Amino acid sequence: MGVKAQKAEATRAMLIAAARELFARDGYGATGTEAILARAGMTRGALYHHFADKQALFAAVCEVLHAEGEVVIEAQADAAPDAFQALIEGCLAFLDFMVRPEVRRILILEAPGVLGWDRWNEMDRRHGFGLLIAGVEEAAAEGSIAGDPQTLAVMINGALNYGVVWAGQSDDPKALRQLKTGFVDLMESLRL
Amino acid sequence: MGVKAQKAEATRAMLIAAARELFARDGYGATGTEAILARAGMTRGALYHHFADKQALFAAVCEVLHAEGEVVIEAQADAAPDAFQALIEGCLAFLDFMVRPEVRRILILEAPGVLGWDRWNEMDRRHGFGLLIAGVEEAAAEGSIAGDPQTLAVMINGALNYGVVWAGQSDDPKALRQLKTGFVDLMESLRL
DNA sequence: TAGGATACAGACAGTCTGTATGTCAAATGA
DNA sequence: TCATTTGACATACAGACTGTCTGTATCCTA
Repeated sequence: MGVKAQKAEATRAMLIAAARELFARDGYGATGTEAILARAGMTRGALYHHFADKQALFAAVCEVLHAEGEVVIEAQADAAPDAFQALIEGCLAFLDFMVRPEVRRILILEAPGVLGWDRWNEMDRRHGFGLLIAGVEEAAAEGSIAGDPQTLAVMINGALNYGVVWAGQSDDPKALRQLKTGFVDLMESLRL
Repeated sequence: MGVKAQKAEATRAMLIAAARELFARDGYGATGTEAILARAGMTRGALYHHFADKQALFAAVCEVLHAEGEVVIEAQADAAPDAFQALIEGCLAFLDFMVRPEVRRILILEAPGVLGWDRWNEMDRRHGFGLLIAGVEEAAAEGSIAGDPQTLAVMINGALNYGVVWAGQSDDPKALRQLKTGFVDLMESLRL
């Protein structure tokens, strides 16, 4: 990669980083592109050269966050002894990652409305939700749980997504711990 | 109520009805106030006389939808013989109500981002989620289920909200039925 | 090294939201 | 009943914001 492409990639990363902070702090609608550009130290030309529109920039931010989450989830799940434990550990890592205000707001609260369900779901399927489906299927193949893996994965994903926002927004500092134990209890009751 | 107040209430309802259709069809961001006003057959003065801003109009639409849902959920739950069955029936009614594209998009996909978590959660708590918490608590008091009712209600709410969007958006027409049976199975596995 | 392509700057136009002012009808009170 | 006030809505306008368009400098390539 030549020096020009490197600089271009750097500005692209700067734009994403600046947008990530402001979207997390003020929300998508209340964040003007001018504020992002000022923070990144460049002008409109750069933004619309690298991204089709403001929504595409938001999508790029989401991709970065998803990729970060995927790493920690896989790491924690892979350390488990069996598929059922891997499923639980992966979900707990998901909660730890998603509970951060920045991630919560962008990926769970804003993304569905900004990107629309189809794009949001497609993106989630390529990352955390995809891991979850695979995890449930493996636990089912192992014989640890029964029922349709797809449906079960959907319900678990919903419970985790909503639960982590609930826990993160709660003023009770031990809400996340309660959610985790509640989730583990729920999974244990599903165990065959 | 005088004739003037009646007319005012009628225009307010017209604005909400027009906004409801357009928000459901095009989304909050892509729906201009001018389009809403044209559909309702009035001008900006009416809108900003009755509502503080566009967000307040959206909130009013959400209140109407929530109120409609609450009615059918309570009706179906009250017909059940015990608290555990009432909880399940209420949730199934919730799914039937929420699966409609209009409700899905406005209340689940857009509302969290538009209103913010606090306002969204506060509203949900006054309607469907409030019923759910009460239902879980009664089932726990009855001795049908164990665990912290609050945490359990949070996870169920998340599973239902996400699940119903999944089912509704799916091209598989029997996705909703799969979700329902999956949910009932899940609840049965929690039964003491 | 000449020519083209890429990355970005800066100005501009269209659109949208919210406000401020004006107007008319209904309510109120003497 | 009539004057006055209040509420409901219309209309024009200002500010802000997004996306586009043209210009320019730098890098790559033949």
